[in-house]
Amino acid sequence: MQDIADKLGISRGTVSLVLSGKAKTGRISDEMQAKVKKLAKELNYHPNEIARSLSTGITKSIGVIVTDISNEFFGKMVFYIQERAKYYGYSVITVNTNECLNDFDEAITVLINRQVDGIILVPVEGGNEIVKRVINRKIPLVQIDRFYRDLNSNYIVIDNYNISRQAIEVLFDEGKRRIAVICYDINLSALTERRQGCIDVMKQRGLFDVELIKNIGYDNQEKEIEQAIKDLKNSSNKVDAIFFCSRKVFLAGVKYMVQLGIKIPEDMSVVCFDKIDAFSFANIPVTYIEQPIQQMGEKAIDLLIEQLQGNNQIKQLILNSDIKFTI
Amino acid sequence: MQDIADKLGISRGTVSLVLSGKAKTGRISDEMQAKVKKLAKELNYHPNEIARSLSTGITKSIGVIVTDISNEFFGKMVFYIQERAKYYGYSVITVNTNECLNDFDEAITVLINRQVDGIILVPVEGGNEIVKRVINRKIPLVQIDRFYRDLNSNYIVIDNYNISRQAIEVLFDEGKRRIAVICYDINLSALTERRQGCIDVMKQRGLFDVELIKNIGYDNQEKEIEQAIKDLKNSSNKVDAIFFCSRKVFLAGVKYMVQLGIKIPEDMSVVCFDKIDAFSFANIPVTYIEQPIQQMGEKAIDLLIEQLQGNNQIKQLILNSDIKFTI
DNA sequence: CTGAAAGCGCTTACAG
DNA sequence: CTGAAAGCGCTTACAG
Repeated sequence: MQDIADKLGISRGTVSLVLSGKAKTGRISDEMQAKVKKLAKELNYHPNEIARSLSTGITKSIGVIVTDISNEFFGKMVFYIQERAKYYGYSVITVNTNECLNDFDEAITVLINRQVDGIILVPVEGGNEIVKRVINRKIPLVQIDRFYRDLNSNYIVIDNYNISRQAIEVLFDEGKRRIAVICYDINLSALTERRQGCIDVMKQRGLFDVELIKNIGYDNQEKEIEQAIKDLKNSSNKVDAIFFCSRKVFLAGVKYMVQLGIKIPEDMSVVCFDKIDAFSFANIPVTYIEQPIQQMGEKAIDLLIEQLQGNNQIKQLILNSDIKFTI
Repeated sequence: MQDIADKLGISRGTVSLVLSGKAKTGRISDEMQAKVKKLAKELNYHPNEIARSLSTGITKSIGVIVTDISNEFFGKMVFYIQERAKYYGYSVITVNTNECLNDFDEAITVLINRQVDGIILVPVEGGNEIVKRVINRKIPLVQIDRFYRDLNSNYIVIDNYNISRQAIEVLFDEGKRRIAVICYDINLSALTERRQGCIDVMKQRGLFDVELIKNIGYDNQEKEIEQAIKDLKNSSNKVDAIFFCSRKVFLAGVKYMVQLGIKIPEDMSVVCFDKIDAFSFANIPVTYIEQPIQQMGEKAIDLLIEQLQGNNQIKQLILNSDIKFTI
């Protein structure tokens, strides 16, 4: 910039005004503008956004914290977030937590230190106080997929409780009576609601049996899911359906069902919370819940942008999901 | 920082030395260090990394440009990149190109302007000159999954040509003679090699028929893949296998095969370039190529870190992939 | 219409 | 062992 100013015999301020598109405000002459732009291109000038950020206090970047971007559910969510962020001129810094509180804490710290303009995050169990640091600093925030009940902040989630109830009702209508639920042992909205939705219907129908509820730890999920499937297979009272609380749990669970020779749907029916691309050719009947992932991602950015523009009204959105069938 | 300095009656420089862990260099007394750290915690001090970056010229961030993070192949790749980057203290800014040159150009510009310390990118066709901007600025760079032949720069890819040949050989050994190839029409390493590997084997075996090679445009892939499947089904000379060049092409292709009533493997066998989780329960026989995604992602960061540490030797790695079978 | 100057929050030689 | 000062590359009132 100094270079351009020197060669043109003008001041850095003038160059800045032209290059940052504030030429009218600065009332710079058209010819000067043209000269500056031409030389900038010639010199292959790239504005240093870091310097600009320090000066303006705006980084035009947002942080996104998800459980695991290699999980296609989050992959899609982040994709839509990124594309919409790009549209608004924002860059996205993504961090994975793997459901680990320590990673979550570090992610928040990194994002605060990097002065992101806003944060979209998938809560991790026990992270309430950590997120308060964000709120206290008045950094715009949107919780996505889950939310902390004790935090009066923005979120965008789906109708976990009701759709889970509906899924169980479907199984009931199909004649299933011993319905198992395999769900993470995470005590956070979304997961608790999915679990509770199932349990409540079963209780109302007089089908509830605590042995049918399998809680899985995230860190050792493969092994625990395998064990859960074995237990269900060996249940003295035949189990005739399994509700899986997420795509990862479903993928592992069905893998072990196949390995253990459990036939779908002859031996047991299955419900998957989330749609999997391969359903289109996997030759098994699955009742699945299709979430409005694109809408969630895009809306999350929209909520953030609103806040960035000074709208401090808290918004808590609950989107509808759908029950679908593969075959 | 000024605040801390004032309250303690010392200078900002001293505070900076303590907080950035350079206390020994500055030979600050232990008690002073303790005081500073204590107060920083009390005041909930978060260092402004933007200011630090401007001062040091290091942002501790890297840019990652992929085709589409919602594609599980790239999702996994980015996951391993992010986790390893985190380990080294780097943040990751991810951008999708959707194979669009304009998006690629913008992504590079954004990353340069944000002063990222290095870039890992999946090339887009025709982006050679764009990437030269990165090289000219001496920004450490690693190409991943594909690379530009005319750019003497770092890359990490797999043995696309040979593994594709092997896959076709497998089909040949199974007695397949009319083998179709559905591949993107992208003229870049990886894709061209996969296509050529197939073609070369077919030519050597005297099986080649240009009608069997279907080139698909990325932007309208669903429709074009559907049409390709239809054409292959209606081929006067029965087609008995299809090689799909990527997971997305496979997913779409097999979906339409099912829709059109093509039985796998009775009517046609299939090869998928990439492993899909659902293979573990999808009840169809698939020959697939398993790529060392984790190794690619982690190695990419390692190559970048090496360059960041001043090692300017160009490294071009070709990793081995494997042929596997679902059933 | 344009220039000079202060400031963003850090780091880092340099002087003491 | 510590302080004062310059500098990173921008932006933006302010003065003319």
